[in-house]
Amino acid sequence: MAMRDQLAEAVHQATVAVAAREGLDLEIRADQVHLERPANREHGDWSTNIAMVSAKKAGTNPRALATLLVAELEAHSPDHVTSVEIAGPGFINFSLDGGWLHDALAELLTTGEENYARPDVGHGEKVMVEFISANPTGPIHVGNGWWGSYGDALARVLARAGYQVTREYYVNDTGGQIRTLGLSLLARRAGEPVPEGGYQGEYLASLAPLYDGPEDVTAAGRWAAEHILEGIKATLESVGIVFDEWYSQASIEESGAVDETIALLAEKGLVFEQDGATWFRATELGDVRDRVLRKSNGDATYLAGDLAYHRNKFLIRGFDRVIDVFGADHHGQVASLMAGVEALGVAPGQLEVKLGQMVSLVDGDEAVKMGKRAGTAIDLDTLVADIGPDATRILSLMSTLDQATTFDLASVREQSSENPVYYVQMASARIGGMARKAGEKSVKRRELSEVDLSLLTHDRELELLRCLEELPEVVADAAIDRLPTKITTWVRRLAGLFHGFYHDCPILADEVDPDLAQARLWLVEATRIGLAIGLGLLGVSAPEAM
RNA sequence: GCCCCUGUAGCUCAGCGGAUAGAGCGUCGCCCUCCGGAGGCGAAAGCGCAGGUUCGAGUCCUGCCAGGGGCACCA
Repeated sequence: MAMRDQLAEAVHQATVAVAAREGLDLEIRADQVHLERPANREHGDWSTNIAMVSAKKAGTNPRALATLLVAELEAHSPDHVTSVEIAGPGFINFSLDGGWLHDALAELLTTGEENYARPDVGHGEKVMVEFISANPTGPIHVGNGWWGSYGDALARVLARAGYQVTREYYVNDTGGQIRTLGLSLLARRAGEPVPEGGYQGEYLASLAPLYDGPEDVTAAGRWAAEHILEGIKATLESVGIVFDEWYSQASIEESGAVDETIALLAEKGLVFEQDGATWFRATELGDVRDRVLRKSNGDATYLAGDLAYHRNKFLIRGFDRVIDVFGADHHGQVASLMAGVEALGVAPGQLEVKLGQMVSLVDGDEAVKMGKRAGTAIDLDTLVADIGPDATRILSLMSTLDQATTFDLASVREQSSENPVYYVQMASARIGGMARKAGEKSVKRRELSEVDLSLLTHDRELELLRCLEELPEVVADAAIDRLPTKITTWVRRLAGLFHGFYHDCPILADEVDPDLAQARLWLVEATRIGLAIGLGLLGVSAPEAM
């Protein structure tokens, strides 16, 4: 059992015993016991605030309650606990001997890369993460890459945390924009100027001569969209983003699902006709205005298709939960989507919408404007060619989705050695280098059962162990909070601790005690596993050499 | 005007309601007969403002100020 759980159980037992003996109101479940690792080592290895949060209800004061609990805990403390003390306003601090960390190390090593840090917080819940879903009217830009990294890493984290995950890209391959795309393509093919409001991008110019279909704007548009989508797919694969499904909007419309969805809303009295259009009474469900579902020209609106699509996700395909990742520029559609989905009978909360704030780039002193509207968006392809896929992924996962970020291309490119990705990958490469060196020296790891891990007592070793021991909880927190960024933070911390260990704790040097070297070799292996898991969740490679 | 996000070190960003707020870059000092110095050690430097909730607030709530994004029969 994990140390945290052992301590939580012990604290729980202590509250039960004290409550019974003193007649205090102290009802609390073991999984409600809050335990944390104090930042300051003088406060012990673990700490609980239970006396402070329970004192008022129990009709006593924190320190008095803590005193009772500590007496109980001293009599019945888990293995490795060396002292239980009251500190500050009523914290109960546990100090442990190093054995708990050696146990944790053995646990990690026997569990292995495949199975370590797989906290089951999802309980097999079927969740879809829909992300990117950029219109196939042009190459995807850096913002898409940023939000895409988020969606992909979130999917990886959720999968590791016990969710059954599907990654989906919704392809907007229908409607007016496809006709516009077709119009632009045909104009390009005929050597005519692209009409106003059309797509001016160079990618269409190179695509146009390849089109040998009819002079039909829809046919031409679909053809172009398909080709552009292939490019998008290739770009995404280059940064390790792969989808389970590419779901076609046209297929939704052609299936009649849009009409069915509108009919369903109509049954609930939420649809009306006005000015030749069909409207959704979204204001009934908290939206700021009513919304058009079918335009007066007969086309379904994006919203109508999106509602049919979400009905399909929840009610047809049976996802328990859907997480949509959009750019902040799509904020305006969230309220009506939420209203519509609720009207279709999906419980609020089953649909989560994550909005990625804008990403801006600077190149040295020069600002690089983003956004399709400005027409100066940087293609993701261009960025990846510039700084590489690993740097792209880790940079995009260093800040949270909510934070509008700016980053300097020049600092990543020209001073590439200063790039954070190298700091982390250097740790991985050093481990690889050490393995090669060990091979040269014919040093082999002995069986774990024959190695004395308790020889690991150096501060550098213990700090590294503490970090590795936290990974399962970090994965759980990242999944629950939908914050893959927490993995990035952890990986960087692990890399930093490894560099310190590497600096101060030689293994293959001549004067090192062979038994200690063996224990250290296993600690290195554990670090390798931790890095592999962490970087794997981020979609960043863990190179054995650089 | 309304809605969403953000304001933490000179810059770019982390930070589970906990006890002395972290990292990278930049600045200033150290450490290479040592398994990869793309490293390590140290220094200076910070929570926009004002209230509130709480035993405890960078974190939660309200207001203000500032920045970004959104308010279509476009997607």
